[in-house]
Amino acid sequence: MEIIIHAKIETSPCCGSPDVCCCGLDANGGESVVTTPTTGLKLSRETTPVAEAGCTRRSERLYQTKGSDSQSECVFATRGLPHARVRDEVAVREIAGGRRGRHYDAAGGQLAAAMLAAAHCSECGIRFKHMHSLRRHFRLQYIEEKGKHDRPTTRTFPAQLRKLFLQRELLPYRAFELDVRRMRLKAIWATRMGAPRSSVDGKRAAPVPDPRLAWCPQCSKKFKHAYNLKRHLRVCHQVCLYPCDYCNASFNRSDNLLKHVREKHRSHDRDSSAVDLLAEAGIHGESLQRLKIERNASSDGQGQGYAHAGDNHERLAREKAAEMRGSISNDADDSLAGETAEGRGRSGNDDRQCTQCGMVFCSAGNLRRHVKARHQAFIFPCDFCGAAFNRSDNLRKHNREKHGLGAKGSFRPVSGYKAAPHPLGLATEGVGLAKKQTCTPANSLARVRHRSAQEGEQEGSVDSHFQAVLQEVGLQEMLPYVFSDLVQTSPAAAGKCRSFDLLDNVGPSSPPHQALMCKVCGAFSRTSFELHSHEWNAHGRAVDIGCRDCDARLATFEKYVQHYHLLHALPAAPSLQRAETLDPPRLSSNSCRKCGASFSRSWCLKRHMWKCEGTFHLACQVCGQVFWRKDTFRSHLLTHTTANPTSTPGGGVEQTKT
DNA sequence: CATGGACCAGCCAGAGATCT
DNA sequence: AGATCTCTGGCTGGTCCATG
Repeated sequence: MEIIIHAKIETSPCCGSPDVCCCGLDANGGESVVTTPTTGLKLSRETTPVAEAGCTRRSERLYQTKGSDSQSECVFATRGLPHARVRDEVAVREIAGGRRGRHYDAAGGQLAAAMLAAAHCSECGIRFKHMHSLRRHFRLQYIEEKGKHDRPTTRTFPAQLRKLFLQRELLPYRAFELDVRRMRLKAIWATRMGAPRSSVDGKRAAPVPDPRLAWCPQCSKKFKHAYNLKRHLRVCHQVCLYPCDYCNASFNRSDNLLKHVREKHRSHDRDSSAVDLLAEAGIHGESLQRLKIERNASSDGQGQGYAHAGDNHERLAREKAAEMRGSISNDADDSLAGETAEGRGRSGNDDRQCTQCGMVFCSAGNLRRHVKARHQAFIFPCDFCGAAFNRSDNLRKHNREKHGLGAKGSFRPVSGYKAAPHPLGLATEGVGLAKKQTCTPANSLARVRHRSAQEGEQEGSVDSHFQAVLQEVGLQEMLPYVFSDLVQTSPAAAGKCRSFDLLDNVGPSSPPHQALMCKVCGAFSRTSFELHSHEWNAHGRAVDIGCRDCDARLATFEKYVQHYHLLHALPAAPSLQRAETLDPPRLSSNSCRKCGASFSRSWCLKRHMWKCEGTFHLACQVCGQVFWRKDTFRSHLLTHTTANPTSTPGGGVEQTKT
C-alpha cells in the first residue's frame, strides 16, 4: 500500500545552475537516492524537469519501496515547486498526519492565501484580514447582540460556532476542513432558524425586535434612526407621497423628487409651482429656501441657457417617457422572457435564460433584446430605403453608414448656444457632438496629446510648462501623473462628455464669477484649471494650487509636484494606467482584489475599483469635495447650481458646504 | 446583416452621516 | 425630529464592437 503524505517543505532560492542546485538535487531529472535528515532513511527520488525557462521548477517524488521499513513507508511528493528539500521529517509527519489529502503545492503560500480567504463571516460573508477581527465581528454581530435580542438562548449554534472559531484559531491550517463543518452547521441553522442573511431568498423567521432600535413590522428591518424607518415604510408600503407636477413621475422620497425636479425640469424648478409643490409635499427648510432664492434670482433674467437646455431636456425626457410607457405596455405580456414589467426593476440575476429557445445571456437586458428581436418580431423600418431591422441599434448603424445620419437623438445641439473655446481645445462644439466620446481621463489625455501632435507643441503651453517644471525638479517621470490628474480633476477639461452637460452649458453667456478672476489682471476664466493656466502663462509661477488629497495649498507648480510626490507618493497613480489596472484577467467572480467585495457585473467592480485603487476620481471645483463616481459627482454639482444660480459648476465658487 | 458580449451613463433605493 | 446629502449596489436602455 502506498501512503501519500504531503510534506512540509523548505524552499530555497534557486542557484540558477542548470545542472546542480544549491539544494543538491539533480536538475536534469532521473532517479537518485537521498537520505532524510532525521531518520537517515534512504529514499528514492524521481525528478521530472518541467519544461520551463531556467531550472527552478520540476516535479519530484520521494519514495521508499515497501519492505525495507513498514513504518517509514511513505512517499513525499512535491509538485511543480522551486528547488525544495525536506527540512524535518518528524515535523513533516506530525503535520502530515492531520493533513492527509491536502496539497501544499505552493509551499504554504497558497495555503496562507486560502486561509485568508476563508476568514469570512459565515452569516454576512464579510471577509476579514485577521482571525481576531472575524471573531470580534461575529461576537458583536451575532453572539452578543443578535444572540441577545434575536435568538433564544437555547440555540446551540452560536456555541458551536464559538468552538469552531476557537478551533480555527488554534489550528488555522484546518480552515478548509472546518469550512466543510461550517457549511453543515449553516445547513442546520437554516433548517432550524430559516435561511441566514446571506441566502438568496433572504427569508428567515421573524426575529424578536430590539426595543432600542426602530424596526419595520413588515419586513423586520432595523434602523438606527426613526426617520429612516419612516422613509423605509413609505417604500415598503408603496406610498408615493411626492408626485411630480410636470410629469407623471412620483416619488416616495422628497430628495428623489427634488433631484428629479432639478434634473428633469430645470426650467420649472425655480418657479413658484415647484416651491408650492415641495411645500405641499411637506418639504420645508433649506430646500424650500433654495428654491425661493432661485425663483427670485431667475426673475432677473439669468439662467436663460439653462432654461433652454432644460426645455430641450424635458422634451426629450417626455418623449422617452412616452416611448418607455409604450414599450412597457407592449412588454406587458412579456412572460416568455421570464419577467414582468413590474418585476423588471429588481428581478435578480437568475432570469437570463430565454424560455423559448433556452439561450442564456449575460444580462437581463440582453435577454429582453433577444426576445424582442427573435420571438416578438420587433421591426425598426428605415424611413429612407424601407429596410427593416429587428434591433434599433442595427437601424441606427444602417442609417449612419448608408444614409450618413448621426446617432438618433444624441447630443443634438441646442439652438442659440455656442460654447466658448476650451483652453485645452477639448470642447469646441457645445453640447453638439457628431459621435459620442467616452469621457475617461485616458481618452481626454489622448485627445490632448493628439491635438498637440497635430498642431505641434507650442512653447508656453501648459503641457510644456509642466514638463519643464518637472524636469527642473527631477520628476519628469511624473508628468503623465500630474497632467492626467489635472485633466481628470477638471471636469470641463475632460472633454465633451454627456455626464457634464451642466458644465457644457456654462458658456460665455454665463456670468463669470469672482472666484475665477485672475488676481493680477482681472481676467475671467471658465474653470479653475484655465485660471491656473492663465496665471501660469501670463504671470509666471505665482499661483495658488490646492492639493487634491489634502488641504495644502502650494504657491508654485514645483512645490505642488514635490508636495504631492513626497506626501501622497502616488502609490496607485495614474489614470493613464487605468485601462490596464482596471481590466485584470477575468476572475470567475467579479471580486475586488483589494477588499474582496463582489459584484454582479463587471462594470460594477470596475466602478468600485475607481475608489478602491484610487485610479479615478472627480473633484468638485466649488467645494473641493472628491467623488469617485460621475453620477454622484453630477448630483453634487446640482446642489451648487440650485443653491446659487450664479455659480458655475465648473468654476471655482468659494462656498462653504452646507 | 444578425447576433451576443461588453460597456456606459443614468436611475432607484437602502443606509448612514450631517445639518437645520 | 426632520431634512438633506452622500455613498453604494443593482438594474436599465442605449450603444459599440467583434464575430459568423
